[in-house]
Amino acid sequence: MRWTQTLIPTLKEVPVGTEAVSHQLLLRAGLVNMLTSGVYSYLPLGLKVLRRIETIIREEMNAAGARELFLPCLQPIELWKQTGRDQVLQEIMIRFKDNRGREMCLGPTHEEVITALAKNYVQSYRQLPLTLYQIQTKFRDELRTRFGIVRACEFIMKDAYSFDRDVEGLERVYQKMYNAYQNVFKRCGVDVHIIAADSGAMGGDVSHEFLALAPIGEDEVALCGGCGFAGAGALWAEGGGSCPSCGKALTKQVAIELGHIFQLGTKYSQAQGAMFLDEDGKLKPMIMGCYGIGVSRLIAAVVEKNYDDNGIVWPREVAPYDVEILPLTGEDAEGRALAREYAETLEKCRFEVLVDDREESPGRKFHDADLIGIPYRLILGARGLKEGLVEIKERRSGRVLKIRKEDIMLRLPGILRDGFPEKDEDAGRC
RNA sequence: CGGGAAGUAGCGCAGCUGGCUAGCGCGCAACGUUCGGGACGUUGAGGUCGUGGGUUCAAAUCCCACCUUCCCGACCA
Repeated sequence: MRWTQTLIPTLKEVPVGTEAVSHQLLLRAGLVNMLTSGVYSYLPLGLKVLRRIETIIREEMNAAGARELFLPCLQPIELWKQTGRDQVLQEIMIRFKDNRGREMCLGPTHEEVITALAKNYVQSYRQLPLTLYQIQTKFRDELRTRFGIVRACEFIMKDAYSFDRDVEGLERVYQKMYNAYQNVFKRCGVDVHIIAADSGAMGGDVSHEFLALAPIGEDEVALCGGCGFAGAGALWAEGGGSCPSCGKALTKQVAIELGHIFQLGTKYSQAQGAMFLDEDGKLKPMIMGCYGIGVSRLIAAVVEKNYDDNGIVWPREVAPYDVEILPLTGEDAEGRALAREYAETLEKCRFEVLVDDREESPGRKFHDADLIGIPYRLILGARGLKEGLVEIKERRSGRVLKIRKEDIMLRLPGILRDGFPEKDEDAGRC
């Protein structure tokens, strides 16, 4: 992709009214744009990151045995009255009457919808266990939005729902999801702490939160430096600041909630009559679990965990592009032609390539490249080309490798796949 | 929803004790010179001064109401 054919509106200055580093960088690197408080557009670069995170989530969900579907945002209030959550979630629910006079809402979550679906289609224990998920927009009328896309009124969530015939089955799938979540966050370059948590308005008995330590966090977590124990912030007060597991001192830190999984039990299936006929001929309510990841919030968390003074430093798996090519010379010079040639070849090898084909000074191209944080940068400057050399620079470490221009296609694919070589002789072929 | 602050060009701001044609920096367009860490010159485009009402010969400027945004708090699967 050529820079001049997409929209990457980088900003030199820090936008006013922003305090979170991730919020500032997402705006400055041109990934998102605020339409109104708590409502954001994803610009091309932001959408690319979003898609890559979604891909990771889909891979892990599919591997855990979940199947993807897509539920509606637009939901009748009638459905919510069955569980009483039209009252419980009243404050955050965006509701209205449509032109036919039906009372509707924009879904803040999807337990009711999925349970209604299961009720319709699952009659027998032979159809269980079943786990379904979607990646979709949620609407919550937050009284106070904060930190850009971290706490927005419209945001993207991955929500999964499991249906089992017994508690043992629920526990099995719960553990699978637990593991899948660890994989997702690890692949996204975010360290998480997992704590047993309150189920809140979701209901159910067992639940775990996946928290990333970050200064913009809205949750408190008590951490043990000794045994690695992590607990809810309330533990701090209850336990007098010492670890319930090993007794050592706890430290209290703020964290951002990225995922939350729940063993719901039969709360929804009872209320909505989602029953199945078991092997023993008895009609039983399905045993449910639900599993959420704040996908848009995860983008902010990735940035919050991966930046330096000059901008974002994307982990390889979620970066919007694999490599950015910077021709520094004028329109007709060799660098331009080489950039096009390299880009074409790399794209044939299924790499995502961004070419900064703008007519800007080298300084500005370097600054913007740092800001948007593509993991690798191919610099085609007159200085190097004179000697037949191009440079590969790693964003995270700042290391530079000078390579003969005719060897680029021999070396670069391997680097993009496996990272910078420790020694110079490592090579890869596309 | 309580408390505080702010709305003037795409972004950041000045002007505000009423008074000339509403300005500056960045960005944007054209031309020229530049070209390895946010280059420079010349010319130019871009504005319902948040909205509505009021006071006045005259309102970006004073008064009232409303809207929007941000911060603190309460709330938050």
